[in-house]
Amino acid sequence: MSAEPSPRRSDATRAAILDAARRRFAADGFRRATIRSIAADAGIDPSMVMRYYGSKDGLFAAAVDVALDLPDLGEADPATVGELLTRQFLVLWEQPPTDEILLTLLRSAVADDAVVEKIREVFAGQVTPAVLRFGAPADAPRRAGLVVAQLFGLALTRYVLRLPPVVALTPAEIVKEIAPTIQRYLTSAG
Amino acid sequence: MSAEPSPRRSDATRAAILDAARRRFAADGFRRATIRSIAADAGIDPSMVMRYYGSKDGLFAAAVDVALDLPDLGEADPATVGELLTRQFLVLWEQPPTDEILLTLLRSAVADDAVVEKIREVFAGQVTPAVLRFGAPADAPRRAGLVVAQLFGLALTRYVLRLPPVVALTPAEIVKEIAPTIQRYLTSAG
DNA sequence: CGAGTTTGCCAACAACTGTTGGCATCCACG
DNA sequence: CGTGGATGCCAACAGTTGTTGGCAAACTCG
Repeated sequence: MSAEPSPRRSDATRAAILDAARRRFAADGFRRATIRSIAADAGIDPSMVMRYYGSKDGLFAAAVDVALDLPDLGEADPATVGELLTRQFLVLWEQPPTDEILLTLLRSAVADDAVVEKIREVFAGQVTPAVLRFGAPADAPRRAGLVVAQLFGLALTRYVLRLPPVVALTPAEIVKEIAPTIQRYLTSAG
Repeated sequence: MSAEPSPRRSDATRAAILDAARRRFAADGFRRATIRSIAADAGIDPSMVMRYYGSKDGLFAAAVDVALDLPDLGEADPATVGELLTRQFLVLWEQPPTDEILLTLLRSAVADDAVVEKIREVFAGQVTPAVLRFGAPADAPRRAGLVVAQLFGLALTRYVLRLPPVVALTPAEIVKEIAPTIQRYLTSAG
């Protein structure tokens, strides 16, 4: 994608800023994560953040701009797609680099309408189409909504609120309990 | 509860502040809702907020301080308790005054550790005990966690993110789809 | 070696935040 | 009537925020 093969001398600084920004945004959310704290974590001056990313909004966009492509469910076995989806959801939320990015998006969503809009776009553009073929097409948005409600609730209670019993669940337990629910929502009739 | 029958002349102002605060906190979250904006909505000076509520934290505590008593499930029919719980959850989230308060708590939770702690307290103090008698007592926290994950996910997608398909669901549809899930979580074995 | 660009830091600005003190005004009560 | 407290507004403070401009050092390339 990059048509410019010129490695700048400041690439290390750029990367350090982006790395610190992802951590701070994930830990504190958009508003509490200050440019000064991010710069301090990266070990550079706050003005460098402005020079390389233009503004705090630009930095946030860069920190969140990754290919959040959901797994392709196109060839999945309709009988076990609920389990597959649950497992891959856990992987996304518990492995770098998507774990911090997803946490950032969810934490920032409640305070920033722009982030809410981004989540709606991912929902309409990726989730609903992926659900399309497991039931009546006209019913896909409703089924996708139910699936997302269950999975986002898991993410909210496990990774944001950190309710102890939900944190204590092992991935295997989560799959055992929640995958059947996802399976039912995915294939339920209207 | 009030042992002081002395109606102050400023009661109307106090109520106006509290009302505006609940709306602002629900709409903007704790940090974006400023004392100045709340005072402007209430049509008074910002310093009045400080005089009557001490600080922004005091105002928030007052705005959120209502009897958030969950419905007593003690005498519910174990076979239909999932439906009962789902219905009452919808009532709490869609009727004044608890609707704005719950939205405030959820929106503020992701940015304020103190609010997260309050949610954990309600969870441990009210939700887990209510779930206790529908299965093995030692297993109650796990079942309560699963129930809350599903219900909070519904609240998050419907009232915060406002995903169109989830917003479009009628209460009857929600009960039909989600109550069986709640019922299963409530009574599932470890 | 030497001119020009890049990289980085320092200091400062303007806006906004929660918060405070002082000073009018109004009401209740003697 | 008139005194004292309650009520309200104005102005200001101190801290933090995102953001900007200028200047020194380092590097690149002729």
